Amino acid sequence: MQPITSRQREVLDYIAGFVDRNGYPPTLREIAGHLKVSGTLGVMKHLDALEQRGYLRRQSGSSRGIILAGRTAQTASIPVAGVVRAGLPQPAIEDIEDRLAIDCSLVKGGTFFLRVRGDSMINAAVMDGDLALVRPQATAENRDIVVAMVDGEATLKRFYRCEDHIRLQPENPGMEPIIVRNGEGEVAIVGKVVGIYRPLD
Amino acid sequence: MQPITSRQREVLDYIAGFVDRNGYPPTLREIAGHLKVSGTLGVMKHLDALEQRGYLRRQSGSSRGIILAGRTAQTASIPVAGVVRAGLPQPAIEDIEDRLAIDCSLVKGGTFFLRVRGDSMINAAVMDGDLALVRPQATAENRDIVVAMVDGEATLKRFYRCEDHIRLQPENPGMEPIIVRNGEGEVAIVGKVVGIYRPLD
DNA sequence: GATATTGGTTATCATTTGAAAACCTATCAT
DNA sequence: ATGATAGGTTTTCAAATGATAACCAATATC
Repeated sequence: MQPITSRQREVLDYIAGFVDRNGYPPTLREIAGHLKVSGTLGVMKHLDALEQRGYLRRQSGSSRGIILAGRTAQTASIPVAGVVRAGLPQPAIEDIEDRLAIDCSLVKGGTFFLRVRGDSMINAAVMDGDLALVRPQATAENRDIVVAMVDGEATLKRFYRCEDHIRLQPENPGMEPIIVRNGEGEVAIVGKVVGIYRPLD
Repeated sequence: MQPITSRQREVLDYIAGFVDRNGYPPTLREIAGHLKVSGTLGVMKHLDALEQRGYLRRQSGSSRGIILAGRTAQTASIPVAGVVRAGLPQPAIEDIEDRLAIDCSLVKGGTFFLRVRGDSMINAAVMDGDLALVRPQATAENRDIVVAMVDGEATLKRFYRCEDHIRLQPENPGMEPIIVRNGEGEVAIVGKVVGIYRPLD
């Protein structure tokens, strides 16, 4: 990130704190009040400078339209999906059961929770009923745990790409892998599993 | 939480999504636009209803002054502890590795994360390196997974209280339970495990 | 010395926005 | 039938808010 002046840092820190305390960003005048300056032009200039250097984005014309870079919100509210339908380019999520807030360091893009059904990943310590944190993406690396669409249903499998086929391997000795040879059939990767959460209470 | 109508649910979901996308809440008119209604009074009534039922708070007179319950306030920043020391009445936590934000529906009191070491709970699908969400309490119910102090170290075990002894059962066939007869020795329960989180990225 | 850059003042203006009044229309339980 | 409740329209108003103009001053930088 490009360097900023101490005054600009002051503005940035105030905005970040304000968002934490209130859940929404301050107005120009609220910032001005904190800086103990009158008028909004000085504030505008600071915001312009911070925007140019990539520290925030502004929604012009909109009150409180300040978006801090790297923290759409410090915590994101993640939908918990019961069913995932593979629509392209973005998978549509149906049956949103609930929402959970989670740390943004774990979240990018349209991440969502998917409730795991079945025991196909039991050897990876993923149980029926767990919540899989899924980051949508159409491709995967070997050994990634992915959500893939098979027969219109979303399943969790470990992903392997070989020379002439793709293998979706369950982590359950009693279950057979799904093998799709190149050119035969299609594997729709919905996303990669980046976390597992299991409420026990 | 008190029940709300489907229309009110629609408003609440829209606000939650808006905050996620933009980092700040919508105005009354933005909500009205989404509901495809003209005028702001209908929206005001929904917000009033939602506020009365505790789903949000409003900052009157302030634009975008909507604070969702379960966000700013109800998202807690939880310490991730590397080591737990059994001090009474509250266990002290040393070596705070990090902090994670998590939904408050899962959090009460001084809840904290503890990094799991070892495979003692492998059959309960808890792996080495997982983060156990621990709610501090000195007692437990049968079959609860608890954090207990044994030889000055915190371990995860399943808790059983029988007539004349307490048994701390590992969920690992290769490990022996710890049995403490009434009057002989002491079992210090640090807390109950109310969730498991495993980052995979 | 010329000239950016940063940070500021005061004042003004057009919009955006929250709030409210007056009134309408279903639905549902008493 | 008769309210209560949820949900809505149109209109209006005052306050909050972003934007901009005209201008000032200190501090670098070339």
